[in-house]
Amino acid sequence: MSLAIALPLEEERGPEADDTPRYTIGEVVTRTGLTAHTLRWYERIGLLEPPARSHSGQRRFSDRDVSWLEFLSKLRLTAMPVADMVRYAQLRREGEDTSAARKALLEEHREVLRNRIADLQATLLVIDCKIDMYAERQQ
Amino acid sequence: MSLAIALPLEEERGPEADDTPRYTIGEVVTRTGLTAHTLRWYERIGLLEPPARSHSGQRRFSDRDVSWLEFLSKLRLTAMPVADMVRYAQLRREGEDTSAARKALLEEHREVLRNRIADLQATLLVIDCKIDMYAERQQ
DNA sequence: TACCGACTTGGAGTGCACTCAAAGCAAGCC
DNA sequence: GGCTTGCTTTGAGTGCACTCCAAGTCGGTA
Repeated sequence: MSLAIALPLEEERGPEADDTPRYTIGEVVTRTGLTAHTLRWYERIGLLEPPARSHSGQRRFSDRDVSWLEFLSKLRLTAMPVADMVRYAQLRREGEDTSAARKALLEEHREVLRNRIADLQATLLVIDCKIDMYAERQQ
Repeated sequence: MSLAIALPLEEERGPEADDTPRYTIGEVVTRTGLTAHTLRWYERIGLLEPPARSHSGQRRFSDRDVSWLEFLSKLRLTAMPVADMVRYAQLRREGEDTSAARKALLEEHREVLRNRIADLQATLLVIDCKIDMYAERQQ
């Protein structure tokens, strides 16, 4: 609300945090690899704050929106459930007070991720071994 | 059909390849972590050869069945599509001639897996970085 | 002025991988 | 015999994450 709160938020966002409405949905599609459908759907479920609109009602996304979407895409790549991402987005909207909760959420996901990497690597070994078996049998 | 074909198959299967019908569906549930529903469904879609039956018509799975299911579970853990696993299972049923195709299928999946591990590790770095950011801000 | 392509909406549809319901059978135990 | 537990079947239902549809508006170019 006050400048005292607004300032740290500004810092948090970093250099990519420009709020100027710039990009059409089509440009964001190109930049993020998400579809226009998915962008609207993300907005509807609260994963994305409703972006600015042009005078004719078309969405105009900012750099801040785009970098948030890029972060979301990375999380999706790790199969984080959309519901968890919504939770994170909600906390983010609620401001500075929730940063401990957000940190906890990320730490939890980091654990999940580390375990999954370990699982994948273990399975990779099994597959390597099967492939070797087939290779030996061939000659 | 002939012994000349049966022998290499026997070798391929290794020590875990006992075909004796042993385990009820409940026991296989405990051993594999899959549900009974899922086991029946796997059978229906051709992922699992129809197992032996008791005199009263109940399924009796062999060690061979169980180790195949354990392998399938590992593949599922890596999010291999069920359709691909069905393809692999089909090739396996068709016998020795398909081992090159099976090898190719596994090699393809290995590539997918390697890429995914790399993606996850990259995202892990991003998350680490975010967590550090929250940590610094807290004190 | 005509046209094209990009954009808008809400609600319905899709594909995947299960997951469950309902109704019934069989075995083991008191 | 009665009860419980575990199994059987087919077909329908679920949850997730999109994905598409229809019908319309808007901006820019020829």
